[in-house]
Amino acid sequence: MTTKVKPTGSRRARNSRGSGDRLREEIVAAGVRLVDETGDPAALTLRGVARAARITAPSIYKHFADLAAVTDAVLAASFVELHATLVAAIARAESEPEALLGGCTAYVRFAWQHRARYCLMFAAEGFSTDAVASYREIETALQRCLDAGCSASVDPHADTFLLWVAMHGIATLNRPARSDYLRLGPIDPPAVVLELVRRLARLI
Amino acid sequence: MTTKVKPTGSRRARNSRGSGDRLREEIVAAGVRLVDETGDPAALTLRGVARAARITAPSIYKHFADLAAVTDAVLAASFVELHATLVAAIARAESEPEALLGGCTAYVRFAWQHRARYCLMFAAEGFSTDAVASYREIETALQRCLDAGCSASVDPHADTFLLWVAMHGIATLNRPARSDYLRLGPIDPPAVVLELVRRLARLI
DNA sequence: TGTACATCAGTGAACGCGCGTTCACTGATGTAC
DNA sequence: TGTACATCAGTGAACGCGCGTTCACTGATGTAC
Repeated sequence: MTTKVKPTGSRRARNSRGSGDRLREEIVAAGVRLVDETGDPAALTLRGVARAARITAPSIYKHFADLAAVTDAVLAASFVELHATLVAAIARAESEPEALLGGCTAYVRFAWQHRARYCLMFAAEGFSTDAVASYREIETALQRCLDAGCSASVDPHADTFLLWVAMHGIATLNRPARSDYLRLGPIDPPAVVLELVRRLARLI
Repeated sequence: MTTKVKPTGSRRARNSRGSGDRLREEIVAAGVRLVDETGDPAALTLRGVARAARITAPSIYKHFADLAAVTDAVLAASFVELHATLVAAIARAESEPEALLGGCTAYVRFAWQHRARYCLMFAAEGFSTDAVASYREIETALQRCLDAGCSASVDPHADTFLLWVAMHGIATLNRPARSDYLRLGPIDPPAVVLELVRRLARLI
């Protein structure tokens, strides 16, 4: 990130009349990109987003009330993205346990690939309403394992919570490269997820 | 936090000659207090710490090279505190499983009581060297359960990691008050920790 | 025991920066005639 | 088909703020004589 404050000359093409929503979407996308690329949740500033969208800062006020509104929109989009990833992974699976496992793996992969954004998503209000949809997917997947006779869970509600908590733990685990301190080999996320799902969902 | 920028009149008593380390410790303590009280990791600014220590900002430079050095000192002190809490809880226990459980509970309680500080501790470099000592305590406690015949673990190294990851998940879980969205009762941390320890340490 | 003085813990003013937000504006775009 | 004009997407300059850091300084404290 060079500190090229004004991208004069290389300005984006102006939107035509009536298509006012386009810039709105571009601003959200720029915010997402900004957090992903810098890897720093604190990089999500109004001026930073404006730069990333190749726009001046005041332009944003035509589309959002203030910085908080931009942040909310970025987080909402991120929750939608996470949920879509999860649903797609579950849909790809060919058995109930595979669906649960695939969903959990996809969840953790999303968090690791967009670490800063994931942190931002769960930093503010913790378990927001937007996160619940994804939580439900996992709950349903576990319930289906149970129905299919692949799980020995006696309390799927509680077990979903345990499982989600554990996945949130891997998700927020930073710099796994340092794991050599722990005298473990390099951490293999899929293997860890597999083992957690097995034990916490009581897979058979 | 009122924005009383200059606490004129109510200035702290000046340290006597030779006792230069005293202010150093006061600065670190002020940093710890500041993060705990605001609940915001971003509140740990040089000027903020100076205000909390009832000192002017430049005074800090007599004791620390820069803000990063202050932050490092605050984190180091926090890791020492976490470790002491953990060790004390383990020492209080009367059996091996109780020691493991007590240690894990103490860990999570520390994180919940000092949420912002815990986030700061594990945000920067993830699993820092300072965290390893605490990790080792848990590993030893699990190994002792195994030696005492209270655990069926076949890979205590790996199981310690799973357990730690899950605890880190509860630790970084914010605003559990919102858990009603999940159709769970209010989250009872000790109960959750108990269940995680049971399953991940394979307690008998 | 009394005074002069060096030491050094901490101060106060100032700097340049990026931030969020405001305001009056500009100028391409689509429409009315 | 050609021109005048209202619309409105986006600009540029400015504001006050808190930040990290610098620098020359002040004045209580302990020591030397």
